[in-house]
Formats: sequence, structure tokens, C-alpha cells
Amino acid sequence: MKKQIKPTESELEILQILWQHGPQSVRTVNEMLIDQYHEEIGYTTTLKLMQIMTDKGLVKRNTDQRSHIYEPTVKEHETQQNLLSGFLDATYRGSASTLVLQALGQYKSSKEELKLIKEFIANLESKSTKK
Amino acid sequence: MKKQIKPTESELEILQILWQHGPQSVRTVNEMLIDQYHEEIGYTTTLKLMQIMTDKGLVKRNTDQRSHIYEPTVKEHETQQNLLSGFLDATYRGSASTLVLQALGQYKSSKEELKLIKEFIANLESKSTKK
DNA sequence: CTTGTATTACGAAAATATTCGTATAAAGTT
DNA sequence: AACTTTATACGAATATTTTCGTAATACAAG
Repeated sequence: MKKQIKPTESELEILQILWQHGPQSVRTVNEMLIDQYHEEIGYTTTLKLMQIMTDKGLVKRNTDQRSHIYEPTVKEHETQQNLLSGFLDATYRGSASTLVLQALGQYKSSKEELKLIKEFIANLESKSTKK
Repeated sequence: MKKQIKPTESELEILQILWQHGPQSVRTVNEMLIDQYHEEIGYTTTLKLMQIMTDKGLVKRNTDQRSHIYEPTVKEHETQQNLLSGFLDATYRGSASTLVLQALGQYKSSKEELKLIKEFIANLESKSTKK
């Protein structure tokens, strides 16, 4: 897994759109950005950002059609891991458990989610005792 | 709880120093920054940042002595909550459970930490069934 | 008191990120 | 074919963040 370029905030918004809705043209991405995040954002602003992201290698595009179709080259999960790592260090000085406790406290998780988390912890514990 | 200004990355590094080691002069903060984060960072760079932070209201300073002593005006816990909220939305589209699972998976927590987390979840569950 | 050292104040350069205007070209419409 | 619409390319303005140089000032040492 090679080192990934850290997307800026705006770039991350665009990646979210692409991860969530699949490959898109600049036009549709721009519309979705306005829906999901912004009051207003110019079309050429979105275009420019996506061109920069292409240069950085965060996305690639298919130029067969006049309207280019962009898709991520980075995986959502890996990007999250990378960003989490930086955020954890910067904000929690690396204390994952503090972050976890705050996240659980601040946002109500469903019964199913809590179950998943409990199972995950049980799994971690069984592994550590085995060693 | 009034809306808090979001510190930049560099400002957060300084806040971490102050939270961790208590009120400090620019000199000591600068030295600690070099220790903990950077190869090099100029003294006046740190000074300027801390002056900006004073303007923003992130820190206040005591100017009785020639060497001013700075301390945070924002609480570590509240700042973490604020930053977490933004990070969660931007990176996980608000899914706290995904973040929690990744954090638990990526970083090994101690037995004690896992115990705390389990207790916390049990507590959450008992509250929700009561309602 | 004079000189050297450490400190703050402050403007501005440098680096990074965001936004958009204008030119040009391709495609659709009549 | 002429006109309108929609697209990309790209430079540049704007905004934000980071960095530092220089000047003024306070303090300390001799």
C-alpha cells in the first residue's frame, strides 16, 4: 500500500460524491456538491478542482465522451484510514480509546451498530489471549 | 457552550503543548514544538502563531512579565468534540460506528481501555432500554 | 552607561487552497 | 450553415495558512 496523497477538504467532498454515487461528470458532481454541502459553487470551480485531483492522481477520467467521466483511484477505506491516523495524532495525541469513547458518547448508535462493535472487541480480546 | 473557532493544524499543535504541559512562554512552546513535531521552526513563527491565536481567542496571555505566558481559553475536550464532529462528517459521512470500528482495528488498545469501552457501551444500552 | 541578548510587534513574503473569468472547441437546434 | 448550449483548458485573482525578517524595546552583564 503506497503512501497516499492527502486530499484537501474540498477534494474530499468530491471523493465522497464519487465513492457514494459512482463515476460522474463534472456537471453532476457540481450539482451534487451544491445539494449536499454548499449554497453555491461555480461549475468551473468544480471543474478546476477535479483537474487538479487528476494531476495529483486522486481520480482518473475517461475522455472518450465529450463530457469526461471521473472516478476515484483511491479507495474510500484506505483514505479513511490515512485521514484517521493523522486526525488521531493531531487531535487525540494518538489515544484511540479516547476518540472511541467520545464518538460513542456524542453520536447515538443503533442497537445493531453497538452489537457489531461489541463483537469486534470480543474478537480482539480472543486474539490477544491466544497470543 | 458557544461556537468555538476551529484551530488550524499548526494552532492545534500549540494547543496540544499548552494542554499537555500547562501555560508556557513562546520560547518553551517553540522548543517543545521542535521536539515533538518538527525538524525546525523559527522562533518568530511560533510567536506570530500565538499572537494570532490570541486575536482569535484560542489562548490568552499574561503580560506581567516581559516574557508573556500563554494559556488556552478553550477546553481540550470541547475542542476534540468539535473537531471530531467535522471529521466524522467529512470523512465518514457521519457514520460514527464505522469510525469506531476502524479506530479499534487500526490501533491496539490495552485490556483496560477495551474494558472501559465495553462498560461504556453497556451503559449506553441500559439507558436506551430504560426509555 | 554601553554593549550584548532575549523578547514582542508587525509587515510582508511564501506556500497552499479556493474561486472564477475568459477563450476555445464540440455538439445540438433550427 | 448560423446560432445556442455545454464542455474543457488554463491563467489568474482571492483567501487562508505558514513562515520569517526587521525594528523597537526591555533586561542583563560588565
